[in-house]
Order: sequence, then structure tokens, then C-alpha cells
Amino acid sequence: MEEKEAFFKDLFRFDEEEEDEPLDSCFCHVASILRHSKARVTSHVSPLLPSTKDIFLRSVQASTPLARTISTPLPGLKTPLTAELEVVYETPPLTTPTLKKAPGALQRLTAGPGPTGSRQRANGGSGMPKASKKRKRGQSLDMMPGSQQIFKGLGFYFIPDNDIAPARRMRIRKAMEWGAAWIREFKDGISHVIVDSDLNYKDVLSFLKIQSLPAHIILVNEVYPAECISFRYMINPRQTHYQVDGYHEVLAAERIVSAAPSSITSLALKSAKGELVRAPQTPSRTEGSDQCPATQESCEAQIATIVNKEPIQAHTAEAVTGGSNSGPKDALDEAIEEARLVKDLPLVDEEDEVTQSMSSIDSDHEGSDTESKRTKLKSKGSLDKSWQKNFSCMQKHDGVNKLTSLNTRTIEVLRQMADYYDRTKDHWRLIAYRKAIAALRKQEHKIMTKEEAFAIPFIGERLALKIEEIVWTNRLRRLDNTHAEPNDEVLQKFLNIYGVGYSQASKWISQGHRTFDDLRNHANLTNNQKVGLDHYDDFLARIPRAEMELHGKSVREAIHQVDKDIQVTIGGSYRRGAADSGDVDFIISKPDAPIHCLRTLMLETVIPGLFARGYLKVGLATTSKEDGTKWHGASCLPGSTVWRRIDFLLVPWEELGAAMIYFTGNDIFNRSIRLLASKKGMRLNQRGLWRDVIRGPNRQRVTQGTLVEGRSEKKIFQILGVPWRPPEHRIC
DNA sequence: ACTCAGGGGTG
DNA sequence: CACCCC
DNA sequence: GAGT
Ligand SMILES: O=c1ccn([C@H]2C[C@H](O)[C@@H](COP(=O)(O)OP(=O)(O)OP(=O)(O)O)O2)c(=O)[nH]1
Ligand SMILES: [Mg+2]
Repeated sequence: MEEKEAFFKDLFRFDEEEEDEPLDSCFCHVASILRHSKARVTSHVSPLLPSTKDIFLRSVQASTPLARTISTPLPGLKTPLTAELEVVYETPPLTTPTLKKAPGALQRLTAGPGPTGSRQRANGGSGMPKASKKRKRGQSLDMMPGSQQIFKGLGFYFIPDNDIAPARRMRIRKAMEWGAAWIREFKDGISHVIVDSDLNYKDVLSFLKIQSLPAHIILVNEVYPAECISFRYMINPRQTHYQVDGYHEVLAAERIVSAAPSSITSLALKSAKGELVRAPQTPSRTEGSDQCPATQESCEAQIATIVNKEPIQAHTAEAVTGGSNSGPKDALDEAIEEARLVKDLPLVDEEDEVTQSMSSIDSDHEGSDTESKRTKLKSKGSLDKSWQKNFSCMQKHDGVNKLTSLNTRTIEVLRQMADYYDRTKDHWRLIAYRKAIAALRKQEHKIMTKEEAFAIPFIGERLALKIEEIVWTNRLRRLDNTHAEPNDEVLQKFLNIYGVGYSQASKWISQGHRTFDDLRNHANLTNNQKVGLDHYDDFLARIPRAEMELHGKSVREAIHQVDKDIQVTIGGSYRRGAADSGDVDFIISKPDAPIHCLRTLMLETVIPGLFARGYLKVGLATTSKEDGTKWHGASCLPGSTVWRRIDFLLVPWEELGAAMIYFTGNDIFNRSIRLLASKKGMRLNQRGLWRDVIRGPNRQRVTQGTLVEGRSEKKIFQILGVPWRPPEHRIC
């Protein structure tokens, strides 16, 4: 269990068609362009302080979750049975019914000891009061600096008045962190009443046992504080978008203002918002319309509401005209209200969650039917192979979602966290982050609540919380903190030097080095580190695909000049179809030639030749022994001054398949498929697939095993039971 | 509490 | 061996 | 940090 992913579905569905057609030609270059699974940072990460522009855009994102949250209970039809009892499922809301995600959730539910409870119990559902257990971690308030406390001096009263429901707890926490006082008695000092979006004005009145709300108290729904935080600004609360259902009418009556034209909007629009139909209008945002980090849909969904905001309006006049179509949201609210009314307000804390769960549970069951059928077909042998489906290598990863980029902001923040952990204290933490990012990237929906996040493989409680925080506040305090460490930037900088890892970088920093000149003049550098330093920018730069081809041409030419039978393949990200690569990875082999011949040829003829013509510049890790198979160095194309990293992998013909798998990667795919092999009592390395591997304690290998297959990539996949994935689908 | 891929080169 | 890299 |  490691690199996994719910996927059996896709797997079996697609594979039969793909099976025999690797079809190396058409890939999704695009796909891989943006994704770099490497932990190292390429260029410097954006500062956390958002520009005004950013703020605008971010609020778009930030508010989206709320919209979702709101709409969640919409399905309305909770099953009376389940609703009243026990379990509080933590399953993704709205999103779930969409097929893709169902299996994941399903697995989650069925995985545990009990059919339902395990996950929940882990959260403190059983023995101890859940609040207390949860509070233990990450629950202490992390106050914003005083100057930023936009809610300072304000008193918030929340309805329902507790922090049991996770979303509300988060809301309350955030409010307090930004300076608000959480007032739990309905008394003086309350400036705002923040109401769960699934409650209406009547509910509020009956909850508070009052006839009407005092005029000085501002009544808003749960969306409001989040958006204030996003804008770092106390937004005008009187916009329809923040109003509690049923309250605007009161206001209207009071002030003789016409109510928002919301009711006109049809339900159809609502569902359009959901995802199926893209709202046709993409209102021109004054600026930065090109950089909207959120998904299109969420942008669109929010534009309408954004537009109404005073602070924005001031700056984006155009936007106002563009999207003054305040439709979807209000319609949504009303629908919710209706659903609520039918349902007589329960005011139970977990209520909304139960409702959510129902919708997702239902869909899960539906999904599970088809799912289990498929699974059955495959594993009818007798063995339960379902455990393997969680391996990442089993899933088709083409990286297309990278462009669709729904969770880009979240991913970006998590990636920065991963960068921070780059070979730091906890190597495994870094890996966990990378897995989580990969999983998140594949999501087809924007993840906005921790429940949604939690349902994704490789995202556990803690990351789910972080994700929710990111979505809510567009930042992660943990990250802010790391950024606050002054040495963090230098550390990252040093880490990007080829040949420098965490250990060395830390040492240098503790020795007082801060700049490259410090290193050049006062630190002991290994040869490789010197090269890495001198070509810092070169090695960090990506290589356009077109240039990759030039490298291929040069090398191939040089090699064929010596021996025409040698096969030269560019592997790595290039073979996976990437639009740009970090280095050039050559796989070099010759039919039925002993490896030592190949090595001799390369080492004694080809490589010196490439040096002679000025293509190769330096060797960084050259094979010394008689059994070496790799050569790592740097090259430079004629006419260019940029050095590129070059890798040669020398491969005996009979190991070509295994070598291809290895050198094609990506790294995560490799680790995944290798782990899978090991779980099956085999071992996969760059030379072949081995069986009868005996492992002792700590999974240490005792036997090397016997070679099963090395020649054919496909056979190795097949033996391992991994559906064939062409290189461009190995972007995990 | 345990695992998280498997291997190669450098110094 | 620790470290860094693929 | 996640999964078992
Ligand atoms: O830890 C690692 C790193 C890499 N590889 C394999 C997979 C990878 O595809 C190949 C080449 O490595 P490289 O670092 O060049 O990665 P890439 O996939 O080619 O990406 P990039 O575009 O950064 O070069 O070696 C591994 O098996 N394990
Ligand atoms: Mg590469």
C-alpha cells in the first residue's frame, strides 16, 4: 500500500482498448508541461502577500467552497432512517455523486474494520467526545498579527452555537484568529450573527427565541467571514450573497428597497453551476483575467457575486457590467431554503453532514455495484487482488488535469510545503506531500472541504485540514511560518545546487554562508558542487522539447558514427511526452551485444568524441568500475552557452525493458510499481523483474531472486498484473 | 508500530 | 560510511 | 504525513 489510487475502474475500462497500442506518437505534451514532480523549486515561489489583483482572484476561489457547502444539503432528501442516528459520515458532499470519485470514497468506507465507522471513529467518534480529541491537534488558535486582525473588536455569534460541525469549527476558529470574539450568549457585544447557510431567518429567530433581530446586529451567512478574510477587508455585509434567507425581505420591507431579482433565476442555472454546463458568460475581469488560479467554473460561479462587492467594484468597473447577473447564487440559496423548509429545521449540529453523507452514500452504493462487478471479473480467480488497486502505477496518469487546473492554488501551496520538507527532517513527509499533490492533481473537482479532501487517497486528516485552510484563506500558516524563517530562502537556494543536499546546505548555513560567493570563497566544494554552482541557472532551467530533439540528434549521430547498431532512445520526461525536461536521459543499448563492449565503446570512443566536438563539457558521475552502466555529465549544444545535464544509461539488450521502465519513470511511478512487485514477492529494478525474492526482517532482502523478465516492458507489466501504460500515462 | 524502491557514484 | 542523485 |  503506497502509491495508490482508486482506479480499477479506469484501469479495466481503458486497458483493453489500449492494450496493444502504445502509440508513442500522440501524447499530451501539454499535460506534463507544468507538472514537475521534483521537489526542488525551480524558480522562486511567489511571496505570500497577494497583490490586489490576487486578492480579487483569490476571493473568487475562497468563496467557492462556501457556495459548495451551501449547496450541499440541497439534495434535501435525507433518509429519515439514517438521519437520526449515529454515524456522521465524513464523505465528500456534492462532488461525490460524480462517478470518478465514487470508488475512492467507497474504498474508504469499506476498507475499515466496520463497513462504515472506521474512519469516523478515528476522528474521535466513539470513545471520547470528538471535540476534545480533535482539539488536541492543530486546534490552538494561531492568531494573526494584530494589525491584520480585521475582526478585532467585533463579536460574532454563530448559529448553531457550537463548533461541532467541522466546517463551522473552522469558521469560528478563523474568525477568532482574525480578531473576532466568539460570543456564545445572545447578549451585548455581538456585532454579527453568522448563520449556517442552510438556515433561514425564521430559523434564526426561533433559535434565538426572539421576535426580530436588533437593528444594530448584522446578520450574515457563513460565507461572509470567509470572504472578509480573503479580502482582508470588512465587506459590506448587506449584499444578497451574504444574506440569510428570508432576511432580505425583512430588510426590504424596512427600508423599502426592492429585493434582489434572485427569485427569477431558474434552477437550471443552478445545476449548470454545478459543473455540467459552463456558464456562458465569462465576464471580463478588469485585470488578471488571464491568471485566474481557480477553475473556470468556480470563477464563473463567483463572478456574479464578486461583482457586487463594493471594494472590488471600485476597482473593477468593467466587471460590474460584465457579470451583473446575480443569478445562480441566489437561486441556489432559495432552493436550499425550500429544501430546508420541507424538512423542518433540525438544528442538529451534524445535521448537514448527515445530509451530505446521504447523498454520497447513495452514490457510493450505486458506484459500488458496477465497481464490484468489474473487480469481480478481474479477480475471479479466487485471490482478492483488490489491494493492488491502490497502487499508483495501476492508474492511468496522463497529467491532463494539470492544465484543467482545478486545485491549482491548493496544489501550489502544498507544493511549497513539500519544497520546504525537501530532504529535511522528515524524508517521508516529503514523499507523503508529493503523493498527496499527485492525488489532488488528478481530482476533477475542486476540493473545498476537508471531507472532500479526506476522501482522496493519500490525503489524511492533517492534509485535509490544511487543504481546507488553503481553500478558505488562500494561505497556510504553516507555510507562512516556514517562509518567515529567514534562512529558508537560502536553504532552498543552496539545495538547488547540483550535488548539494539538505545536509550540506544546512552545514553551510550554520557556518554563516549566505550567498554563492560565500560558498565559492569560503566553503569546501566537491568537484560536482563547483560545477553545480557555476551552472546554477543552467541546470535549473527547463529544456524545451525541441532542444531535446537536437540533443538526441547530436548524440545519436556521434554514436552511429561509431556503431550503427546501437540504439539510442531519449527517456525520462521526454519519453513521457513532456513539453520540457530537466535533463536529457539517454538509454543506450545494442542488440545482443555484451555490456562490456557497449561500455567500452561508449566510454572510450563515443564520449571522448563528444567531448572533442565540444558537446560534452564535464563528467559528473562517470562509471568507474567494470560493471558501471551510467554516465552522468553536462553538455552544451553548439552555438549555445547553456549547459544541460545529460544522462547515459548503458543497457544490455536483454535488460532493455526493465531499463526502459526505470528510465522512463516517472519516479513515483517507478516506486509504485516496484513496491507492487515487492508485495508480490518479486523485485523490480533497472535490470529486470525478479522472483522468489526472500525478505527478512525489515523487509531486507535475503535472496536476490531469479530473473523473470527484463527484455520486454510489456511483459513486465503483464507479469505484475499492471495494465499497460504508455509512457505518457506514467506521469504519477 | 511499522513501512514507505532500488540502485548507483562520490569523497 | 554518509550523502547526493537517478 | 498516510496507510495498514
Ligand atoms: O528517484 C528517482 C529519480 C528518477 N528515477 C527514474 C525515473 C525518471 O524518469 C528517470 C530519469 O530521472 P530524471 O531525474 O531525469 O527525471 P525525469 O522523469 O526525466 O524528469 P525531468 O524532466 O526532471 O528530467 O529516472 C527513479 O527511478 N528514481
Ligand atoms: Mg530527465
